[in-house]
Formats: sequence, structure tokens, C-alpha cells
Amino acid sequence: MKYTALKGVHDIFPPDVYVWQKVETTAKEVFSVYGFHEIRVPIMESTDIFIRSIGETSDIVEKEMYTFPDKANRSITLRPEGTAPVVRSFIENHLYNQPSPQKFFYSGPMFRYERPQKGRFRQFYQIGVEAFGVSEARLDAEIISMLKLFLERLGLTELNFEVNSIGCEKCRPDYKKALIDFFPDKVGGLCPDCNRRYTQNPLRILDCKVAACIELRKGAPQVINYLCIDCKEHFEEFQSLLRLLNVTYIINPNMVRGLDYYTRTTFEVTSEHLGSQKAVAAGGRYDRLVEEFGGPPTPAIGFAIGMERLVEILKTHNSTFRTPAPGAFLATIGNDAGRESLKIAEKLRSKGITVELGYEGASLKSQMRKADKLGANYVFIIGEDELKSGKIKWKNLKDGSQGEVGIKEIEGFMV
RNA sequence: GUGAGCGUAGCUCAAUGGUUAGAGCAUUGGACUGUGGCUCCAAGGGUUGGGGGUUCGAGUCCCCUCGCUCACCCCA
Repeated sequence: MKYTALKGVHDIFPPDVYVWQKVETTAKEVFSVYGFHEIRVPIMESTDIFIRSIGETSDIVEKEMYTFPDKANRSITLRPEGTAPVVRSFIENHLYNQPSPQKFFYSGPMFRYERPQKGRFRQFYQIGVEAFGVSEARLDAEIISMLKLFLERLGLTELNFEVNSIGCEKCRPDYKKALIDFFPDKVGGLCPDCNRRYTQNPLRILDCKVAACIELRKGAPQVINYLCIDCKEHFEEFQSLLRLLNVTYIINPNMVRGLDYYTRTTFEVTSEHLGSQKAVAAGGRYDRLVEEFGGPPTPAIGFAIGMERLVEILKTHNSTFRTPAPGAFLATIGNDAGRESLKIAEKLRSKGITVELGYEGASLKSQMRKADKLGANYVFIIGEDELKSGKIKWKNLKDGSQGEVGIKEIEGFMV
């Protein structure tokens, strides 16, 4: 094959594209009921926007960004995630001067230079939401509830909601220290990756999958026990509201997010139907990011849904996504009938009926076959006899019934 | 970046180192010169991912390369 798509990118075409459309329209419907409005931001930004938000030492920045110089030698990066561009837009357009909270959703492609595997791609799509200006836990609970409703609307009820709090800039240092103090005599037994984590980012030891590390970290201090008063109250209120809203959740004290900007509430929605990358949606609070970006102190929270992962789950749950079938198929015999069929097709289409035609002088039999394969409801047969009499034959392909209808009455017949 | 597995028709897969690489499904046409589905017949479709090597002979064995997949790191 001479021309192929790049590694880790994919085409989306029927019937799958109808699953995607369903997800996108459902998101818009649900999110708008919660007062979220669409925001459209560029897919490329100045590189430093991502470096400052995601964190200089994060894997995304260190090795996964699509970064290149433009013709004026500015460093440009294809967005690896959606929060930073939205925060940039929020500040640049002074949206903090609008009534608080400001709530946005977006959807579109993200780019990360990684080795593809199940549920992971170089160009992938996210639907995300961001809410600015409210720190109270009611908003956290609302957002989780909104995510749950969205998933339920898509028929997904067997997903796991995992929550955690990773504290704030006040309490996290204490916890980090406690964690470091816990491991010294155990470091030798940890896997090589965890040895590296021990010095670079000890929190990451908590979600290592190596059996020895899982064993060794038993009894390790949990971040929940090191939260400051404010963070602790916030987390407890958050949980109490989740129960109030009947959201079934589990606390995952080992859940640590990979992006540096998170504070307090973090959460993930996971599925058993995915591979190793089982998070279908994830997010959390980032109360400091707007200020660090040069905006006014503004608490915020958001999440992102992985479209490919969500579509994967939907396809295993629900096989009813099909390419829409035409309402009518016009089978014609001869040039005159072919010309007449164009007029009829346009009339029906103007009424919103999907119409397909037979082409290339195919035999009636093969046109019938095609109509059947397309799943058409009705076939109209137009030949010399029909042109003379002004009545065309119809056949209902679902029940096999057939009859005649005047050419002028065909719209009424179909509508 | 690391590791493993796999590359034969559009798809799913056959073919002991030995003739012209086959089958099912799918596509197109026909059996009915104006009636779909079921059945039957036929046709099109392949540089066996690519390159090199061993051999009288390679889809099959060896090397390289590219691609895909899964996993690790990390993440939606």
C-alpha cells in the first residue's frame, strides 16, 4: 500500500461515525442542561503554555508533545490536552469578568507522541468540560453527577466511579514527606521504575502494577490521612453530596493524576471492557492553575472523556449502531425513466426523505438487490409502462406488499 | 524509549520446502431480456508487507527492514 495513515491515527467512517455522532450530540444535550456552553479553542498553542500547565518534568512534556518551529521560528505545539488552552482563553478573553461560574465544554483532537496500544493513539479525541470560579464541593458533585447522567444516557451503567483527594499546596508536602519516610528500608525490593519514582515522584509508587510493589506498599501512609482541615472538610462534603445524589463511588487512595496542576478532588471513571488503559474519563480540581497562568485567583474543576475508549465500550455493549437506511430506492428502466426518477427523488428529498437511485443501467433485479442491501423501506419501479400510465409501482421491502401510486401522489404516499 | 506476538484476496483463514497460492464470507454479473432476501452458477480481486540470503526449488527456513497488535513507562 503506497499511502497509509500515520502511526497511531485513525479514520472514522460509517458505521462507527454514527456512534461518534451519538456521543457528541448526547454530550451537548446533557452538558447544556447543566449550564455548560461550548468553547472552541485552537488545536495548536505556544509550547510554553503546555510546559507551564502540565509540568516541566511530566512525561507529556518531556517526551510526548508534537512540537515544531513555525516559519518565524516560534515553538508551536499540537495540544496534548484541553485544559491548558481553555485556561489560556479564559484569562486572555477576561472571561473571569463574566458571571461566575463560567462553564465550558469542548471536543476535538489531542496529540501525543506515544507508542499506540489498545485505547491509546497519537491523535485521539476528547470531550472535556471546565468550570471556573467556584471552590465549594457542590460543584464537584454536580460535575460527577453530570458525567454519570451523560454515561447513563448512552446506556452505560456498569462503570466504576473512583474518587480521591490529593490535597493542596499546604498539605501535599507533608504527605510526600511521610511517604518518603515510609519506604527507605523497602526501596531495594521495589521494581526499577519505582526506584526512579522514589526520588522523582514518590506518589507514583502508589499505582504501580508490579506485584512486589503492591505488597511492599501495604501500610503506606494514605494521602487522605494527611489532608489539611480545609481539604479534609471539602473531601467529606464532596462524598456526602455524592451519596445525596445516589452516585455509587469508591475511594481509591492510590489514584494519583499525571498532570501537575491537580488539587483536592480527583476522579476517574473506569471500565472492565477496555484493555490496560481502562480510564474512560478522568479529571479533577485545579484551583491554582488560573492564578499561576497570570489570571486572578480562580478555583476550577474539569474532566475529559476519551472518545475512542468510550466508543469502544459502546460497541461492545450495543450493536444497534448502523448506517441509516434510505426511505426509498428508485429503480428505473430506460433513459426516460432515469430522467423522471431524478425529479421524483428531488421532490421526496425536499420533504426530508432519504432517496437512493439505481445507476449505470443495472438490471431491475440488481437494482432490487441493491435496495435490499441498503435496507430501503420502499422501492419504486419506474419503466416505460409507468411513464405512459402516470402510475408507478411500489414495493415495501419490509413486508413484501406492493401496489401502484400516481407519480403526483408519491410525496403524500411517503410522508 | 523498552519487551513480546503477528503480517497470505476487501474480511476471516487454509496451503509437509515441491505443478499455475486456495476456501468461506463480501463485491459484481447471471439463472427470470420488469421484482430483493433463500438457492445455484460465474467473474473480478494476490508482486504471500518490502528487500536480501540458503536451496535444484521459498508463502514456508535465515537475516534485515517496514507495518500492525498487545504490554511496560505514562495517560483520556
